[in-house]
Amino acid sequence: MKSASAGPPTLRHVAQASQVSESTVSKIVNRTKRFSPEVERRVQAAVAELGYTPNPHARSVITGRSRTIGVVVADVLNPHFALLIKGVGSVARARGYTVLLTDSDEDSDLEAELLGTLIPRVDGLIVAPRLEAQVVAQFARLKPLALTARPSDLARRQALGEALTFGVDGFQTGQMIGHYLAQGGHRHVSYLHLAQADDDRLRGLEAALGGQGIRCTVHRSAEPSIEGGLRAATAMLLGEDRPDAVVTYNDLMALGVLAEARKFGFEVPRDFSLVGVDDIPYAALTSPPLTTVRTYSREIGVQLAEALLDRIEGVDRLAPTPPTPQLMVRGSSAPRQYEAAPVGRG
Amino acid sequence: MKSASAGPPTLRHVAQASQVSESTVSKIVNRTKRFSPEVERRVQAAVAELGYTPNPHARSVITGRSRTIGVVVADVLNPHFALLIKGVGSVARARGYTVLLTDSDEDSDLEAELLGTLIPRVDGLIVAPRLEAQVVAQFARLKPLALTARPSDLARRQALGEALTFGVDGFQTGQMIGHYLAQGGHRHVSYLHLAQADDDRLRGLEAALGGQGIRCTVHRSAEPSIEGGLRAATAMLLGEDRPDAVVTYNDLMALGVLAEARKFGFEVPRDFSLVGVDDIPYAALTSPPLTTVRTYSREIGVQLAEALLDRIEGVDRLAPTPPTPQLMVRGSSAPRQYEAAPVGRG
DNA sequence: GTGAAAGCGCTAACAC
DNA sequence: GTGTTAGCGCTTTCAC
Repeated sequence: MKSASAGPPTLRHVAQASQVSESTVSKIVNRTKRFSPEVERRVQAAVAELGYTPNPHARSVITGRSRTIGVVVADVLNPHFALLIKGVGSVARARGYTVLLTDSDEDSDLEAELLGTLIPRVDGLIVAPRLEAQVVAQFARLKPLALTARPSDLARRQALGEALTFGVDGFQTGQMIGHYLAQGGHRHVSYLHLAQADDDRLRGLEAALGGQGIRCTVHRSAEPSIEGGLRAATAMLLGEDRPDAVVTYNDLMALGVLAEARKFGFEVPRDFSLVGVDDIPYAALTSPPLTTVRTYSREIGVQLAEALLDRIEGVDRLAPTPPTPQLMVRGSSAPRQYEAAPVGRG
Repeated sequence: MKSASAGPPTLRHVAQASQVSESTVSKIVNRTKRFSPEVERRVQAAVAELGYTPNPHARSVITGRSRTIGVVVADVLNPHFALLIKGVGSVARARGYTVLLTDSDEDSDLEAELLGTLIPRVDGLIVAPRLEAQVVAQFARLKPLALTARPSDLARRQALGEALTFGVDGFQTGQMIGHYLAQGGHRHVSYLHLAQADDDRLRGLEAALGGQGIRCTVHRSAEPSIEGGLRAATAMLLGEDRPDAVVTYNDLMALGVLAEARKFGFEVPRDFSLVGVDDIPYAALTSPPLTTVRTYSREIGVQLAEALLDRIEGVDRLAPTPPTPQLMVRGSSAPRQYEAAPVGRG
């Protein structure tokens, strides 16, 4: 029974209750040293009795570590990030860490602000950055950072300095989509790009299409969301020279395009093929179900967290191989048949 | 320029660099006292020069507060919770707090564990609880708690002890759906209930249907997710005596039911009306778009956070009125016309 | 205005 | 095995 003292019980209270020194209690609580059964019993009893919990802040002041990692994503509402968070969380919990999560709302300035407030509180950070590489690199000098980006381009990777980077290859992702569309006889692809994002996907797509002489029109949006897709759809679909394939930076945008296209009276994939990226859970449930590239969001989160915690704890493990993106062909895309005579189906 | 000392700069370093005492620096940094312009300038300069950031842990040890609030949700992947988180985050940031977020994966034991680890680190907690009221009440005695639940039932509300509770009224939500379906001439409603959840919605639904002599069959699932809906669909739709309306605990489950129903060859709303709860962003994008009840997830997050921070800071503000749930009638539901003669439309 | 001194709750050397 | 001592980085009386 705790007497009418202010605040929660401290080490001192446990020490007094069990008639030992504070350091003894500390060592028992932290299992950092063994004591006689008698003493251990008494201390454990007092801990239970008082409901003692160590003050993690006090501990951090001394050790300089907080057993906390920060996560900064652009939008928790995006299932890609939500899955990443879940991956990070499961690893963190298993290894005894707490997660400090923040949502930058797709705003770079806010992202920088959040990084600033998180850094003094955490042992390391996992970031899906919208900030430029140089700025991120500055933060990477203060605390270990693990980034989801995986720039194919060496210069940019070096700009990130000491930060770990890990993620599905963007160039490869774009390339897969390009090859697939080329093979399907498409002649004009519109890509809905995320304004502040890496150009990896775009370059991969263009590389694959360019060789085949297929046109690629690029549209930009600042919002990698359903709304972004909705808003961009008009420009993409209602201009003259309509594309026969639309590729979007991510699935959310694709869902937006799909909804808006339906409103305009288009039918997918009859009027154009639609391809997203991420394979969020909703992608398989639309009608038609969305063709997309699986980016293994959860796995990326797991591997980022493992790598970050390894670095924090000084464990020298081999860097894991990132998953290979996988094209999920579904109903929203179909081959074009421009010169085929109108012979029924197939 | 910081010399080759270990770790980040501390108050002491700033004090030395600016030739004043530590306490002076502390007071200037915290704006807790004013000094001569000359001294203030010197200190500010040193702070900038060294890149000093206060150590929040050290501060917490003394003040007993961390300017951090914890959030525990069952599943970040559920847009309802993601929106709630966003609401909480925006308020927290505006008021100078950091958010410690965790995902209990719909697991009560894990939820309890997470609460235990968060409590010593935060000034208060926002919880969307799956745990029983009594257990939650225990935690509420340690730190201020704000809960999303809003049990209509007084006994349960009292069981929650000192915790703030705030959310859209479950009974009312169920009732609205019941009235709507009754009015549409439905005769047999199946409700897909979340096993460990409050019965408020169910009771509201039954209250509205019972009066009209409409049958209500209850199915239970432990997963308030797309998968939960997929899995429950078979039992709900393939038994004899098929319902002419399906209501689900939330929209995710409804999406699952919709997808599975399509696979079975059902057509919605021709074969049955489908109604969800939450109005997640995807609800309006399915085909047919989902009829649902808007629960104002983001607003709830905002108001919970405001209320919690008010309590933490001892501000005595009036408790806000929770939003009224709103029925969003869309294409997935339609009136039944059992005895009407086959006279075209309308 | 400014500073000295004490101490928050805890860990880490080092005695014994 | 157990205790003593010092001190992490900071805030907070209370003097001057």
